[in-house]
Amino acid sequence: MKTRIIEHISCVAEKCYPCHIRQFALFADLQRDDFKHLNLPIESVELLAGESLYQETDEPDFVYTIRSGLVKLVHYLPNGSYKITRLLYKGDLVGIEALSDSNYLQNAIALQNTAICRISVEEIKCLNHTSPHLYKQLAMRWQKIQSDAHIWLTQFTVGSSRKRVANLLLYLAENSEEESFYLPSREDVGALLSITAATASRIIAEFKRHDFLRIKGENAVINKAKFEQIC
Amino acid sequence: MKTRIIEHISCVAEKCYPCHIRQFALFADLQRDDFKHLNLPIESVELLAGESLYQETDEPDFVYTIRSGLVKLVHYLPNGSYKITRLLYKGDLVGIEALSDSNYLQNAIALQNTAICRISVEEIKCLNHTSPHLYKQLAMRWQKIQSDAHIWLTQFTVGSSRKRVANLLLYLAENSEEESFYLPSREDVGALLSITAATASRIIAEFKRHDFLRIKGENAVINKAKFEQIC
DNA sequence: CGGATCGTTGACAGGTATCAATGCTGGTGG
DNA sequence: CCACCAGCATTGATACCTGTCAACGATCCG
Repeated sequence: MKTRIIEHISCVAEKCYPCHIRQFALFADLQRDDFKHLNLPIESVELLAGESLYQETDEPDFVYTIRSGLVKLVHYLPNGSYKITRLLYKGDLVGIEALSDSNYLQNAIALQNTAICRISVEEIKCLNHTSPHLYKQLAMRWQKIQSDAHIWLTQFTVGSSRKRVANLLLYLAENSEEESFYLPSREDVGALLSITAATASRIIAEFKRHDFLRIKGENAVINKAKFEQIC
Repeated sequence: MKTRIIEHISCVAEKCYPCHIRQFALFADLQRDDFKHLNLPIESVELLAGESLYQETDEPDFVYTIRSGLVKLVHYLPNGSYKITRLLYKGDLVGIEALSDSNYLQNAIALQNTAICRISVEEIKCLNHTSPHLYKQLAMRWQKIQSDAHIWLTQFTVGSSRKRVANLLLYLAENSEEESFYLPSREDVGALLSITAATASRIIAEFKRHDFLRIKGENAVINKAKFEQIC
């Protein structure tokens, strides 16, 4: 992990409390006073596209809140290929299993340049003792994981490759704040949907030819109506 | 939901505290005193194989702890087929999303005759205020859901049908307390693995012919070594 | 015994993986 | 500035796998 610590947010009350994404983040419900209980610094990390945030084998000492960017959770398979089991967006909490004394279940890798806050697991555990406000947010995070898993299992593993790709594109479009969204590499699309990169490429190319989809560099725009029809 | 209330466990301290599966269950960490805070009755429910515990559309007012038996979580697809997104065993908590004010994500259906404790969501929320012991158990449940989802996505959606069936049989064997385990119908195997019942049947029949697998009624025994080799 | 339900199996068509060749693009160094 | 290269996307040919549809068999139950 080439973690570059950009900034030590040691005076947390000053940095976290007014943070513009705090409303989406783990500390959303904390009051100003709660921040006084924070002892360990929260550290700001920036990853370039392709860089790893943590690996399965790392000590599970931190959880991470995404401030901006996009992260994939990757599981490597015995045959050398890999499966992407989740995508994490702004406000999402990465590595939450570390709070249950579990090892990380997957490898976390940035898909785009990504800004992240690194929070010590010890710190969260302490906060949980002194302040009840965290529990609600944590429960919401767990709930989100369950509901994401539900989407993955019901949208991305069922039906023909064509339908799965269509479902994925709709998901990506709906999770983007802008009209256009980041379109993963064909290999990553394959790893998301349990199909091969060649099949993913064929299907996406077909969508382009039909003009259901327009690609500019790494970004894409879709005709949502057409895709809802396909699904 | 043909819920037959077998027994109202209103004197909870008498029934839950000495329960032989409490160590696996939601109230594992509660002390004798904590039970005094319980107001609403906990109700015992028994389902026959095939009966529904709840549907997606039911009001999410209860969570359920499985005392014995086996439950599937089912998501119905637009084309009339369905997908099984989790299996729940003794000690598992069903419908946990109700605690986050979410609707039930799936339909819960008994695969075998199943004994269940029905617990009011209101009750849990009250307990969470008065006693801190529940949080740890709840966090463990959420963690289990995440780890189950991880298994589903990495073992049951990847690779050839043959490998997926092998992975599923190993999973079923490892989650059984006995040598033999409940083998779902071919249609359910298909719904677990996103394959058709015909394909599931072919593969299971082949395993039988090779004597990797022996079936007696609804139960099966496998040669684990052979299956680990296949996976 | 008859009927319903589920499992098994065959034939075939269609979808997807595999392997490989070609095209495209962005970055690097001369 | 351009040529080259590396990495990725696209596409074709082919074989294999899986879905589909249907027939038949086994089992259970009334």
